[in-house]
Amino acid sequence: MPVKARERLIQSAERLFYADGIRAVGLERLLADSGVGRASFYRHFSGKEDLVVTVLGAYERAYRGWLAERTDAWGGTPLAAFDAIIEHAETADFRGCAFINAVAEAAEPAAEIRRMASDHKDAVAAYLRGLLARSGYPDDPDLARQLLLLMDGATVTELHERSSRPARQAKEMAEALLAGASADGPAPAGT
Amino acid sequence: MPVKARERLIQSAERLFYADGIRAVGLERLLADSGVGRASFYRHFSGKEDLVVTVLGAYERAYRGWLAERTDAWGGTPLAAFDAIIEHAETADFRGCAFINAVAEAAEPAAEIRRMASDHKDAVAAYLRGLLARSGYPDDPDLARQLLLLMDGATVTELHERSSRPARQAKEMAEALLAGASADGPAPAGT
DNA sequence: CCAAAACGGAACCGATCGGTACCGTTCCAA
DNA sequence: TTGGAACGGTACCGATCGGTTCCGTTTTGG
Repeated sequence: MPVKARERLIQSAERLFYADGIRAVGLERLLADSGVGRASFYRHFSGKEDLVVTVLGAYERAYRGWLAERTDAWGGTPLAAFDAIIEHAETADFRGCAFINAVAEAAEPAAEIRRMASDHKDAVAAYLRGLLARSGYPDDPDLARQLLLLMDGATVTELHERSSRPARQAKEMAEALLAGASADGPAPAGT
Repeated sequence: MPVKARERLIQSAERLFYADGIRAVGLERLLADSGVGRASFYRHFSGKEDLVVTVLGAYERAYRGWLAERTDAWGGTPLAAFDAIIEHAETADFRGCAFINAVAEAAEPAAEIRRMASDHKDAVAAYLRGLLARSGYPDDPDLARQLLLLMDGATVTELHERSSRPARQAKEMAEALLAGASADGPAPAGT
């Protein structure tokens, strides 16, 4: 069975929204890119807003899966998460964090998008907290938030500089941060 | 002499672009808000793109002036810059960094906007470097970049959380960072 | 004082926006 | 095999996009 219309729409939207921004991508282009008829689009989504929410939800799941996979590949430590974002920044189609971009271009209310972005950041913070625990760091929610702030700071800076330098810099800062944290609790070398 | 049309356009655009995003603000609304005639707009600007560049330039100067003023008010130290962004995050119409938002919503090329954003970040980094020097920290360009990364990370996180918590967290991280830096060079308590 | 510049308002342009309705075809399962 | 769901294509809709042109008024400097 070929890929269904709904799935093609989500895939096209995920790519185009991320590359050019949500507002910049019209339905016309979306339909042409996905090869889906205009009517079919409205059979699957109540409107563009509905598609946007769906796509951000799909991105959320995909990003968390990607982060976990690449972090594991780099050793599964908190610092490995920074190796993951370093290589992410070096991909050709890197355009930062979809949620940061979505909130940045969303108009004042945009309650739904902001809520999804907030949930996404909470989820990543929870994941980082798990990484910290697995590596034997003290269970400090603030520490995970600090790592997340470093990651987000690197992500937005990379968009301006078009390099992975900020991610590498953030990793250095994380190393110092973790070195300090381990002094206040269990040793970083867990198990 | 009342405020000229060009100045009113820039002021309206600065406010509306920052609040709702650049793409979200059409000429119609700009003209209505500024009270400028459609023809007058094109007498002063070659088009919307021209206005966008002009507005970002004005924002750049305004932001640097604001940052210097508030940082001085908080003591003129590198850490005072974080006090400035803390109070910035607590203003009612806070919408993050105009350059970060502009780059986030800009489509793939957007060379001019990205260049302006890059220059802006360089300028802020240079300013932070000056603050570090004035406070007796070792002259390390990387240190200024690290502080900027913390500031930017806080700024984007504040947009999601709608609080100044990230800025306060970033300040704590900056304190630790500076404490470590002063150990490698002159004492932080400069003349 | 008066001419020229600056201005606000409106009519208009083609293009595109998000969204609706109807068409004929393709696909798939009962 | 056949009926119905899913589909792609197209013609529309009103609204708005950025941009151009003209006209009448207001402002201002020589």
